[in-house]
Amino acid sequence: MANSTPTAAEATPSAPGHRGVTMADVAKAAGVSRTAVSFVLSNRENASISEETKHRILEAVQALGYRPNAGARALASQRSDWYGIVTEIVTAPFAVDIIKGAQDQAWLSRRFLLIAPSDQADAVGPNQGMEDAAFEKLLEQRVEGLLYAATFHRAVHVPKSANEVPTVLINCFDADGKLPSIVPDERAGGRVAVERLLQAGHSRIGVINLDPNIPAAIGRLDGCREALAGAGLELDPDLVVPGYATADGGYEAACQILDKYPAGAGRPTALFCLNDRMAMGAYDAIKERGLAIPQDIAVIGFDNQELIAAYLRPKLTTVALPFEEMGALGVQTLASLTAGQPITAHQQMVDCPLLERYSV
Amino acid sequence: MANSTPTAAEATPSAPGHRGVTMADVAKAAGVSRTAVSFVLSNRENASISEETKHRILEAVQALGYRPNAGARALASQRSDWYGIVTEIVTAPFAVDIIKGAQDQAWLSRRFLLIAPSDQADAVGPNQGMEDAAFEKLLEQRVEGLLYAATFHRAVHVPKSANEVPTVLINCFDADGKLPSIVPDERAGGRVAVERLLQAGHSRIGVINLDPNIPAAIGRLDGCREALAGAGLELDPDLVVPGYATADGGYEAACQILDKYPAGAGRPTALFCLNDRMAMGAYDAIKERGLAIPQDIAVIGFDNQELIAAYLRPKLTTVALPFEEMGALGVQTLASLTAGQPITAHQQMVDCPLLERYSV
DNA sequence: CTTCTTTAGTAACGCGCGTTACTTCGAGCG
DNA sequence: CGCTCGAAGTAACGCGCGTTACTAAAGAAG
Repeated sequence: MANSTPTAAEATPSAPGHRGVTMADVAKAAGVSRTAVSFVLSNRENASISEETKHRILEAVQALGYRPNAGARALASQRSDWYGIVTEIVTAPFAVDIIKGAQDQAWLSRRFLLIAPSDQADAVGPNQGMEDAAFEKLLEQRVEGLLYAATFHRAVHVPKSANEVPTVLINCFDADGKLPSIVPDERAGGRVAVERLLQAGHSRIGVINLDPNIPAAIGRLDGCREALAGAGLELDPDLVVPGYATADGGYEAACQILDKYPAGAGRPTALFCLNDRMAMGAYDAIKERGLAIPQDIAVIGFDNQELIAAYLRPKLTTVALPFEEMGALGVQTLASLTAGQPITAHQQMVDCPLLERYSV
Repeated sequence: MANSTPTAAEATPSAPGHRGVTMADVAKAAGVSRTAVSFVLSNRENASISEETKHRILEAVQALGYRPNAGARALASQRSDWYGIVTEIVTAPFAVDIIKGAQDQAWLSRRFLLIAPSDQADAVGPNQGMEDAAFEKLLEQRVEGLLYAATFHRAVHVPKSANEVPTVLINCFDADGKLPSIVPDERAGGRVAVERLLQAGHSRIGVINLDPNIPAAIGRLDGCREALAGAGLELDPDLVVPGYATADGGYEAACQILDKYPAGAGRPTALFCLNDRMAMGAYDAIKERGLAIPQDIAVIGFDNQELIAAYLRPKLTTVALPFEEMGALGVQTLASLTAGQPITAHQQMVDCPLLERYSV
């Protein structure tokens, strides 16, 4: 009576449509118990299975093409080996780099990254619907940790469901200061950019700024000031022109600077553009005036948007945002959190390396 | 004796680290059986649960913050609601658009997209390790269908494990002709591009070609010829210059064309660049010669790489590759396959829309 | 020979849930 | 009053696997 199961067990393997080979099948083929198979496949230390049996089991695994069922494993072992990442995959040409970094790092530690889309630019807005749903869906998959990646460096509010598992923010930080975050070191980036210009002999440097209130602008400009101070110089406020963060914006800002100062008479010999798109526009303004890059005017950008920086003529020297590194570090941080280490609310900053090309 | 479980059940909810609220918890809170909860949550048609009880259960769900366990559900129901997509997320600035399209479409049908990276450019090579592993991992998650997306339109060999579940190729096609695939209609794209130029009054059109052997070049050039033929013209082979698929390549090719023919004396009045990067280089060549776009020379591109096309000055008129649409169509196709419809080996072509900007 | 230890393995439970078969109860009907 | 039948709900099995507790056999020690 207790063994009404055997008959059922015999029926199951050939169930229509269900092609999965299970451990039980392997066990039967190898003439052992399912437990033995499980022991062998999970490389249990103190399992006493003879070499011979082990071999037999592994052969059966091969022969049958057994593939473990990740879901069942997760259910039984109470751990999923999955992390989730929420990001706006659309609007962010580089969100993909964060994903790439995270994905690779996850892959290294045999973990899987579930990617959920979040279709809106700002998480602070009222219609967090999509984003909440994304978190919700990921939690339903029982991810062990969450990553939230923003498209540009900023403060965000994270849905409270994020508190149920360890969560790490990438390229943004928690407005409430609770969650650990990973951001680019904008200030250091701004510093190396301007130091590079100084080193090339430029002392009068024009700056095409972004919206001065965003973290990127604040940090990069600070770094710029630091670099100048290091050389005993000061930032001339007249040389800092705000621009829309587009090629057109950069073009106009560059025109302003170039036309304000005649050649020689105080015209800057170098332009620090706070992003590459604006640098792209600046190129046009410079070329239009018959000036050569970098001979007459050096240009340095920020962001390293490959599609722009590597294809401008001359190729643009710029400071790279370390998206891949941030993604990887995010996963690492998550791993240590899920391993039980305490949450450090502190922000981790990642270096922005200078990419030398030909515009300086 | 049979009920040694209750004690265990009481211990479990407060088990350390395990925060999951289960159906059993909800059932207990609502004073019903777990089955009733299941019935209500899955909206069973012919379940006889009174409105009142249903209400009570839903309230308990809310109160406890119950969240279904997707893994367990998949295990029990033998269906996962997951699709997998394998793609090189790295080298492809637009693979992300395919993912986006697929992701959104999947989301619509309440499905989840598992993304696995494949770190190599060519699937035909010897070291398919990564790619095979990606497929393998996805199958371990018991995905119900697979998508494989290539970074550029080409023939691929797909690991045979892909045969275990329905598989659809995106932006590529099966070298063995077995799997259904979704590709851009390069020919129609080439046609509309050139038709646009013809319509603008150009009859002498230079073409900056890609590697003439890839499907993109073949199709686009064919389309070009069709358009010309439609206007009673023929493609002048002297005006077709191959270029490396980069800005530099486009620059050199454009120089060749422009310098070969003096103004007026047979110089083409329009350039059809088979990709946007080359168009970017062509812009430089044209501007260098003091010519204006589009007044002196019109330029039309292909690919619609936003970062380039939308930021060039003037903004580039180009033909878009329908990545998002292909991704979405991929998921739709997969859905019909998993729903049991027969595999149509035929290729589905997606239109490449013309994007009017200011370079024509 | 008995007892203890080690080796080699196995039976059985439970993870959270979908699902089928069954029970219970009250209303309606003859 | 006995019977049927639908409404409302429940017990119990199994999905594939990790894991714990147990057993059976083969030496080793006394």
